[in-house]
Amino acid sequence: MASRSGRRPRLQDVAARVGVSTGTVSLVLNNSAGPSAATRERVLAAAADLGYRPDRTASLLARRRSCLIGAMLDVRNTFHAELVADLHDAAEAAGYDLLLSTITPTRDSRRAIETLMDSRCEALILLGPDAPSSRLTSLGEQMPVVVIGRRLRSTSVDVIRSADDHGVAAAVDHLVGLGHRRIAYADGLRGTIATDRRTGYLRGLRTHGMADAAMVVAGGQTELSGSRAARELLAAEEPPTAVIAFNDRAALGLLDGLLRAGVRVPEDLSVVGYDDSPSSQLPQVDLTTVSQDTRRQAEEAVAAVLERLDSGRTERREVVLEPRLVVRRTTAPPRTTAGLGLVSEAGAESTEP
Amino acid sequence: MASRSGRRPRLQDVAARVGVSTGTVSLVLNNSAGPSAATRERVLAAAADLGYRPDRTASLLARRRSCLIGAMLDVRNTFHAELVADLHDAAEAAGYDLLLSTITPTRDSRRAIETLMDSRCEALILLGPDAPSSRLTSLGEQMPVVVIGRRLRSTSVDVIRSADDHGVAAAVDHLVGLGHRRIAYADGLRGTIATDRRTGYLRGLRTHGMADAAMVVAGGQTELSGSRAARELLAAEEPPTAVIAFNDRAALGLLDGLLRAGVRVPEDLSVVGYDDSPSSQLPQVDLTTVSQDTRRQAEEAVAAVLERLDSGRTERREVVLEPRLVVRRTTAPPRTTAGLGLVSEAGAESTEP
DNA sequence: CCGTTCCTTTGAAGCGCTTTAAAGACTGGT
DNA sequence: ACCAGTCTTTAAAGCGCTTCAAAGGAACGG
Repeated sequence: MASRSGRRPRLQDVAARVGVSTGTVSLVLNNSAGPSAATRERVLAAAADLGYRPDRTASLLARRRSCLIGAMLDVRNTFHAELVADLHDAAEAAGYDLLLSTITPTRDSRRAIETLMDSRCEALILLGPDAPSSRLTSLGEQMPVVVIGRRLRSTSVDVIRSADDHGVAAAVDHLVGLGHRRIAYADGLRGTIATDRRTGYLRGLRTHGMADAAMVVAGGQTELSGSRAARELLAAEEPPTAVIAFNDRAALGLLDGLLRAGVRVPEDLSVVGYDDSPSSQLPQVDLTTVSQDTRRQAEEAVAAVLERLDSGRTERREVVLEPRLVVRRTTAPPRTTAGLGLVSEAGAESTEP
Repeated sequence: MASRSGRRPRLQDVAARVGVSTGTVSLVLNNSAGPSAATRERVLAAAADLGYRPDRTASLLARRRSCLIGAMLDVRNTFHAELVADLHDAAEAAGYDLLLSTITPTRDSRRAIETLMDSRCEALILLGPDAPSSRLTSLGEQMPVVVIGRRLRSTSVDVIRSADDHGVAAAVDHLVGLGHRRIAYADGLRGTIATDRRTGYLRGLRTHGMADAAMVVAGGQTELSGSRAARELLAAEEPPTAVIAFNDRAALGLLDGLLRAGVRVPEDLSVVGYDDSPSSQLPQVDLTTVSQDTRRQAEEAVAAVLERLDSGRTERREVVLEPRLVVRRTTAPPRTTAGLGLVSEAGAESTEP
């Protein structure tokens, strides 16, 4: 029970109390070879007694290494939140600590990264950084850098991402398998991720010889964009029987918009999201979506860092994880009679790939 | 343009390049009085040239102060995310940096706080900490601690929170004003916050002489709990004409459940949430809710810290902000004829506990 | 030309901890 | 009793930066 409410105890204090040198105490506390069992015990007791906690700042400085991995995220992004939790676990299991730095509307990635570097992080894990690839590359030349979730052409930065195109293509397969022939896609606007997913959609259709049926509506990455897309879909001359949204948030907005317009899901229209976010798992939402397996991504990211740091890997590495379609209750075969119930007819039944 | 891809440049390096001592460089870089304009310029140029960045670890150690404020949050809580963004702004404006530490399912608040302390934070801002008040109090005796969002009896910890009871009471006032007489409340289970809001509900009713009409249904803090509550409400013998949910997430679940059951909001039933979260602001949701003003809370929290740190305040302080009702489109006068209009049928689906 | 003042700049002492060469303390063999 | 060989413990040199007393110079009045 510490209590000497003055300053916090220092190495010096516990050394004095035991009657040994600070060096000995340090060795004991770090579990290094040397000190005898007896000394160990006394030191440990004294440290506990004083409530001693090493000053990380000082030990980082003295130690060659900081054992700190910096993670840049957008704290308002729920997907990042999930990932960070997993990163923590993975990093800790490897004996590293995670230092967080978020971007905010008034704090860009440059600033967030600087904070991390100034704190002596040995490596950086960047979640969906918006920085230009050239900057990331030069960063990667200074220290190990892993980018999660974004495709990136770079000679120095490791990338962990999932095959977004495959994910969407899988969704297309699933829908086609159910009998859908008019499948729309609510786009995610700019960004490499959006490009990949759109590509997956188009490629998926092509696989089934349905390239002509492509129907891409403007979208975005938030609920709002989803509800806008809903309006556009409902207004279409020949509405689709299924729609794939850029991500779950957009899908949620889409669902909301449809529901309010009296369209039933999945009876009238099937909806697929992307991310398998917590809200897509709600029983009332129960959205068919594509899971990115954050846990695995986090582990791969930490592994990539460790390989560079501890095993001296230097060549670049890219891990592309295969996303997994999670079928829930927002997808079903199209109604044989009509699309939205207000369309002539659908390309109905059968034809499995 | 640094490039000497060896180690990062140190104070020593820029000093050598300019031909002055490290002391001088340090003074210049910290904008301290002393160095002449000419020297300043040369040092600055050299530093920029070398791409020098001070090693924060070292300077924290050397400096008396760290100018670091630690913030503990739950990274998966969107409300916290909002707050953190604002805290960043407020802290930076005051010349402090914010160090983040999150709790996760496998990382409790004790651990999160230790990380912060080990990093020499001068003060702690804890977002809705679950730690027992006694532990927080003893923490508060060691260093300035501000708790945001949670009521707390403590002799040492500052508290910034909003008057949750008033918030809910205001919602009741609003509904009563619209003509509602049967107003339900979907509870938030355990916790001081939940207690406060429930109290506000009951007190609000009492104010209008409607204490007898209290109708509290089991709830929770997530969408899922909201949808459960929806079921319970629909099954009630005499369904309410309005319902207030513990928070926006629960309200969203509630809305979803109601919508799916064919209940129209606000025509058949008015719904009020709490938090004014981003999703409540979506045009398609447009939820009447209670705003907590995160920006203001963040500013007050940082101000409280500064007062202790820089102005030597020692007596405890509690700031209770008045929440603000944000009326949107999920509330309207009750239909004069009946409650849910389809009670008979809805009630058919058994009564779930 | 010298003593003062006022500016600048520097040297050196830390900040609290790690690390390693070397000193001490023992053990046992001869 | 002496020396090699083992264990323990310590002293001291940093880690990179801040800080401040004190030194060095320039400027100026007498």
